[in-house]
Amino acid sequence: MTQHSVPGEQRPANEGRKAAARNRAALVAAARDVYSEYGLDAPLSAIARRAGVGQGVLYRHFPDREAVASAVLEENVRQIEEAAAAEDADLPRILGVLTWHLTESAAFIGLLHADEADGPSSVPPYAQALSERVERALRAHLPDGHRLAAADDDLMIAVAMVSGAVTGPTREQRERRARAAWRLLGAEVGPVRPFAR
Amino acid sequence: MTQHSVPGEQRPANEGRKAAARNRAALVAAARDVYSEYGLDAPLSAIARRAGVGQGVLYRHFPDREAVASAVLEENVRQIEEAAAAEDADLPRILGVLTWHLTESAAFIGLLHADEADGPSSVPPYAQALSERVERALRAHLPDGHRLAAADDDLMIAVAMVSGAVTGPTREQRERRARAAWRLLGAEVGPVRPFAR
Amino acid sequence: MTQHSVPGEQRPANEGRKAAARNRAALVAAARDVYSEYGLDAPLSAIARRAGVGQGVLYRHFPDREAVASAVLEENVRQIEEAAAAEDADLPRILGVLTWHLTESAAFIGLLHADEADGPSSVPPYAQALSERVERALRAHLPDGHRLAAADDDLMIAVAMVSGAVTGPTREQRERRARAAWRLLGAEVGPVRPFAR
Amino acid sequence: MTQHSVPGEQRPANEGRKAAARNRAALVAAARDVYSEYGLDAPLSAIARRAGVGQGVLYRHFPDREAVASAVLEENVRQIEEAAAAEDADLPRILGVLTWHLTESAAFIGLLHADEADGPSSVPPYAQALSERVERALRAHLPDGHRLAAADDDLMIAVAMVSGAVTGPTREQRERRARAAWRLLGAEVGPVRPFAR
DNA sequence: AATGAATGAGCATTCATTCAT
DNA sequence: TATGAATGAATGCTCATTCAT
Repeated sequence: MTQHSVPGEQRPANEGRKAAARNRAALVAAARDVYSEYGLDAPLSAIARRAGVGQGVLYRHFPDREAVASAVLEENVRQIEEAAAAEDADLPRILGVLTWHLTESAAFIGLLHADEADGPSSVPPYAQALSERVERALRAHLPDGHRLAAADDDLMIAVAMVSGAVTGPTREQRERRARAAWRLLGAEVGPVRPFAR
Repeated sequence: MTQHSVPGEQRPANEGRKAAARNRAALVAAARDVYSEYGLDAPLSAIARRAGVGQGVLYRHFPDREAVASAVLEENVRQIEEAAAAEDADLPRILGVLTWHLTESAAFIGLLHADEADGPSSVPPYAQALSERVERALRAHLPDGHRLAAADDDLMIAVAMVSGAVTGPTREQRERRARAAWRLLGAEVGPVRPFAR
Repeated sequence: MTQHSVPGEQRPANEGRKAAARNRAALVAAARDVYSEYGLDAPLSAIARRAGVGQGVLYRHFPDREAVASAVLEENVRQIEEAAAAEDADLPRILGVLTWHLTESAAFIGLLHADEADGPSSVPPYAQALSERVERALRAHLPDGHRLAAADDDLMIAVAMVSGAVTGPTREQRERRARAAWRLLGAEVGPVRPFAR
Repeated sequence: MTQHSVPGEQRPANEGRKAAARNRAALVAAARDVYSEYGLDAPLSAIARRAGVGQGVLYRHFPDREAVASAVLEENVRQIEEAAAAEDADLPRILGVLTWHLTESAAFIGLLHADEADGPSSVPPYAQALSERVERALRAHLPDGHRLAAADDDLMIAVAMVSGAVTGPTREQRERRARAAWRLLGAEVGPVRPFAR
């Protein structure tokens, strides 16, 4: 039994290959939105719909569910790396950017305690890699005697801890709780905001 | 065509009142197992199957998915309350029990950052109530000058933070990370174990 | 994102567990029909629809596509075995029954050159098993000096050959071609008809 | 927002008339490969990819799935015709070439019992035509008293029969079975190989 | 009170076909 | 003329929930 498409039917415009890059971006943006509304388990179809594209487009750009999440997180992680690479970078400033993304992006929170709730399905590899990039960015600016430099794991455990504290319906509340968390850890946090070069 | 009952058919005995309580307990135990194997999204049918009962029984006892999770958590929370009510209760000991449940039960972790990952679907009411019971149990033993007594929220934010740190495939690793988290918070933790009266 | 069903909606009658056996039979019958209309690749959903049941029912009774085909073929093969077990069984009579099923059931034809068209995906195991049952039934009545007893494979190669010849839009034509095929093989065929007890 | 062509973009050269023929040939070759790997239901996109061309090119050359198969078969049939037209042509030699194609090409096997498995969707017209060309080629060399000359249909029924017997994962096994089939039909077969002028 | 079959909506995924570039 | 992205229907499969027995 084959697939058909009724030839007479109207078919929405094919915007040609220029749309490709636009669509990819739209998908990532849509995914970000949808994730923050429905969580990381959101249906892929919802993402495609929100992006205003067919489902096939999503699959063309991202082979699987992880690739979508990965693309979304990639942007967050990159900002943190950029913050770390900035002229005036110091740990508080970078933590500010990190915290911004924690308060902003459900997906990014998920990255840090990477879906441990979903069964002992050891963290997916893409999350591992992204997480390591975050760690490198932070560690490069971690002063030697810093509280979070005591044990090897401490830094990323602290980040996970803060991400655990970031709950609540509004961004404001999430930021407040994140700040409280860093305070409890004795770490200074700069302004909580996205990194703009 | 008249439908008469086929005499040969096996029909499981109706074991009456007693069975009801036994079944409920079996379901809760099964849910705990299944949650820790498959995460909180495990199919309800898997829980019923593991409990050795029909799906209808699950629905008789629990109106919905949340009620099942809630029942599982209820037991965890009760142990913490019991630990707090014990003769020799003090904060470290209670934190030890709390931490035990954090390392043991995926559902319980979920309780604290109550599915925040699943969208800002403001914490479900049952989680709210359970969370407050945990808070009361801890606060009753929180010395006045304690680090975590500074701001009102600090106590439960700290708990959320620790729960955020509890990741990893083995219970041992989860416990190690939980201990590291409490250490970073400057809080003393007693032996990590379930409460046995 | 969860599954819902709008509670107010009408829901078709649940006919209870008596329907189970009826449904299984309906599915097998529907599968037989659908296979002969659309071939072995027919959508499972078409089979469920034709049987008048939900798709879930199909999956309850048959774990996968092969199980459905296997169930359909099972009946054909059983008839052949019964024909072989009959009082007055002899090779021509059994070949008659075999031929009946070849002319009747697209699925059964598929069994013999088991989807070889679908890539060198060596015959699925269920087909193997069923095919062997056919072989045993025939061989039990194969006289020693018979043309098809020369080499070991000859018998089943002959069956495959006949199945290759069975083409055409009407059963009559298929039967005519099958008879011609057996004639070319020098094998005698009894009346072409289903086996009735 | 005006859309101008991005200068940096690579744009595959339009190679004009010559490329067209080359592409068509590449597509047919690719289709042959892909068919033998995945069967006749292989995705058209796989064929285009294997041929190293865009999907549009495939559609330019072949209006539909059948046209592709038909083109592949066309080559097989032509070889048989050429074998029949050869100086030293005789039935065994031609059957050898025919058998070669039967053992080599899933598509070609499909031709003879032309997708009968896919429902009594009476053989597609293109298959009909190709099949008749095969018949003519054979019949031209069928001696008058030959076994397969008895009834009008016998010749092509025999071919269908052999094609039914051609199963198995390796070409060697398929050839062995084909030879056994011809032997059972009492027909002599020459060397099984492609026709090279 | 328990069983477990049935329902059917929902989501993932594939692929034929069109069409802007 | 070629490319390859986009479309979206079709299909497989899963599971929450209901309900006859």
